[in-house]
Amino acid sequence: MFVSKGFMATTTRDIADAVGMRSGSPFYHFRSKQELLKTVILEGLEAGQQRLQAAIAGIDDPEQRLRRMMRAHLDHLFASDCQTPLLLYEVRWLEPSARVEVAAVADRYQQPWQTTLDELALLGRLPSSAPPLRLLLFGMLNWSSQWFRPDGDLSLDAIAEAAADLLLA
Amino acid sequence: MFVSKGFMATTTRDIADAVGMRSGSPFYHFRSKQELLKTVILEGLEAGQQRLQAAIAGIDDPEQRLRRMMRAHLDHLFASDCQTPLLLYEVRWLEPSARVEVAAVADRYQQPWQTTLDELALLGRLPSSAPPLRLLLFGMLNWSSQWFRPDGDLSLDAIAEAAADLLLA
DNA sequence: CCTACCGATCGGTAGG
DNA sequence: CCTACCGATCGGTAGG
Repeated sequence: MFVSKGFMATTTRDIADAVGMRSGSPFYHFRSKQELLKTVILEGLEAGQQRLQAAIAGIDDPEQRLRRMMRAHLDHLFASDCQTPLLLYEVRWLEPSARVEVAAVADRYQQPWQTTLDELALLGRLPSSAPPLRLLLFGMLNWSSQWFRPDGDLSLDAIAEAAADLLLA
Repeated sequence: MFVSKGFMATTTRDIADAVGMRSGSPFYHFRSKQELLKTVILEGLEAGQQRLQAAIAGIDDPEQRLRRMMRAHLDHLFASDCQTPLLLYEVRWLEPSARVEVAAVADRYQQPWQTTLDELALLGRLPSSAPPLRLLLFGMLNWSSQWFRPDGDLSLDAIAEAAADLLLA
């Protein structure tokens, strides 16, 4: 609901209804609406991290690995249960201390990406892995949340491939 | 205020205060809060369109033109008076009919981009201009709103150049 | 454009 | 986890 309607437009009553509770009961489980958001973002980042690790386990060739990471990232972006990258739009509603906490976990997610990009640059299969390359890459992938339609002409595979080809041209 | 705090978190009282009005007065000028959003988005798109046209007037070489368009787009993205691409995040709060109206103007903004990309592809300076190339390009540029800091190491010029180099490799 | 106000909603709490 | 409720806020309006 935070993804589809946005944090501000989702009421704690909406959430209570969705799980068959009364309006006051969410606050038995969570101290505040913000803590609910923080929890779901952190859970999603964790799931994304694991999905990423699973996708690249045992893949030695860095180009193959990058392509799999991109596909895994897009999968996670549109998975109905944990659309974390979309939730990151909502981090702004957290208080600063919670925002710092989320940022630390999000940073950790970025590390394997930078490692793989550096590897490719070292092998000469990428002109450079210096900033802002990684951020441009995430831009290509994450922006798809603004226009991708599951019933459209382009598949997630096609998007991942097009972005990878652009990078590795 | 819609950009920095978001539409939902900006109250009509905030807006009234900012221009020295009383709480009810914005509704003398605008029928509703939504209409205020629609107006400011459309004005910003118009300004962006003109900034883009001004940047490419008389530029025949398509690569030069694309590079200028990218720089102009980033400038517009972070111009303090009309951060339209950021406002496009808020389109979701408009009712469907207003959303359609905005989408039509936003589509018009995309046309010169596709034209220039097609031109480059025709000249063989781009492997292809087929979808989702244009959208990947906008992803690289627009996503910078999530991480760009004016006081950081990277300038808008550097970002535009890195993205252009990636595209035209 | 202001005053005065309404109806509704919302996050959160006390007490059980 | 429910009931009952509060304090505050908010978009919007009537009347001038």
